[in-house]
Amino acid sequence: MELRLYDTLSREKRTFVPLDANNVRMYVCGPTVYDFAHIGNARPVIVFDVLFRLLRHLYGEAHVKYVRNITDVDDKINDRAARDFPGLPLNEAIRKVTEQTGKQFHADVDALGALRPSVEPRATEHIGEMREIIERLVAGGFAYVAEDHVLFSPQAMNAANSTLPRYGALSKRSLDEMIAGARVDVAPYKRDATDFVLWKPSKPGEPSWPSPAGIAAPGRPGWHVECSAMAWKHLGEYFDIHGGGIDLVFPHHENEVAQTCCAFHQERMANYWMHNGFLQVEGEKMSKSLGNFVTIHELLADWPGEVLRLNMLKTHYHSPIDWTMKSLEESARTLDDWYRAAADVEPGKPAASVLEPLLDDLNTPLAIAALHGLRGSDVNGLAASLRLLGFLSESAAQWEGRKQQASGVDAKDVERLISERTAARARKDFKESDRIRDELAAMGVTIKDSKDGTTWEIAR
RNA sequence: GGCCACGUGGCGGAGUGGUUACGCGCCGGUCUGCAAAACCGUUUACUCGGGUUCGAGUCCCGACGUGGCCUCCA
Repeated sequence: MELRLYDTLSREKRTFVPLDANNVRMYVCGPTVYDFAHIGNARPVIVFDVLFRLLRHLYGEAHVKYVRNITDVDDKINDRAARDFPGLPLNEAIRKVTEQTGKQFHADVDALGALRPSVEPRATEHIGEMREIIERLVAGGFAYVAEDHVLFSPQAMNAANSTLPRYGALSKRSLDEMIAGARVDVAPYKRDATDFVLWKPSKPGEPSWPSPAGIAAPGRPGWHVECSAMAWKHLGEYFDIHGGGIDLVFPHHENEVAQTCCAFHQERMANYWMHNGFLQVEGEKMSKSLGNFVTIHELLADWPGEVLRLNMLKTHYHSPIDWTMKSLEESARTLDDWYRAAADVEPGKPAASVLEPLLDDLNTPLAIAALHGLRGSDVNGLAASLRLLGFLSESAAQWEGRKQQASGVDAKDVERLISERTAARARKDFKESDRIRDELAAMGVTIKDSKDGTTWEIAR
């Protein structure tokens, strides 16, 4: 069985061959910790968690290294800190914001059934690596100092006439197009409009570190170099898979490639570039101004994390997804059924019918179709396959109990009403038994009569 | 304006040249005092217009629609 992955750089599905099968390496861009993560942020977390699990299944748990960074130095964090903790010194306020938000992020993604990555590096703990990359780039003639900034020059990279990749290869843009399409005013200290920042001076009170490249004033890193540095530290100069949202292809990933390849004289940074598609909410772009900004935290108040997870995986990771209530309800019903059927059975082996679509560029919708097939034929295989995909973390009773708890229904009341109804039915007082059934329905309780008696559950 | 994706039945959503996707819903059946739940069965599609081909949802061209990105940062 071989794994095939779609690679954004070559624009084709290719057989995955690890550089070292004993150490399969994947990097995914993680959150900037300044606010609650929204449901769009959950998509890469879930998609690459499935890939992580699949790689562990194929190569062994000890042989896969997954790195997802936490960006904890950023203007948005500074703004947030100043707003939320106006009485505190900025650096202290920033620490509060990043600690609080990072903690919340972990709570959210744990609930989504995502395994913790092997390493979760923080940008602020890798300033030394960033400085080193910047020094190398300046020494190599790929970057220059201007007004206490360090800027990377894509023009210099493309003029280097070596084995380096062409700047723009990943996002399929030429430098000419970028210049023509630029809508933003170009800072005066840039030599070319396409140059981007590696290091910039900090404003008074902002987080700052000693600057590289002989700059006297303290400064802080640009965003792109953070990921190059963290990937380098934990995965090396060249590794297997780099993932993230499709919005990151340009400029973020294009710039990462440029920095890493020029700093280490590599032809490539990662062998496979994977990007998940965007997410809309109820047919509209998610934005704070439209008022449809949905956080993972809010959704988790109404739905188990696994429902969000299933709902996300119903669509192929590369396609756009429209996040709707209706779809969530459907996902919840499906999981209810799977929990009843498979949560308490002895897991067998993950079914080939599920693995094969996953191996074909993570075709989770087709894998889910196969799960429906197993539901009727092989519940042990269903149980194992669902676990492989990160489901069934609870027992059937816990799953049902969670619904009861959320509904606020007292099981004792329900049991009492059911026995009253059973008595009414026994004396053929159907008017009374139907009244009780209606009363239970109004409480959100569904009655299930069978030859062995009456059971009940919370309706979705 | 430039570059790049996507457009399948009531809904979600696979499928890249010739066979049933699958799930939800609807409808029908079994069961039931009647229902519900459960189980069984049925139904509907490929944005539009050209082209290639014996044959296209699947390849090519164009149009329309939706979305992403366009460099100090999601």
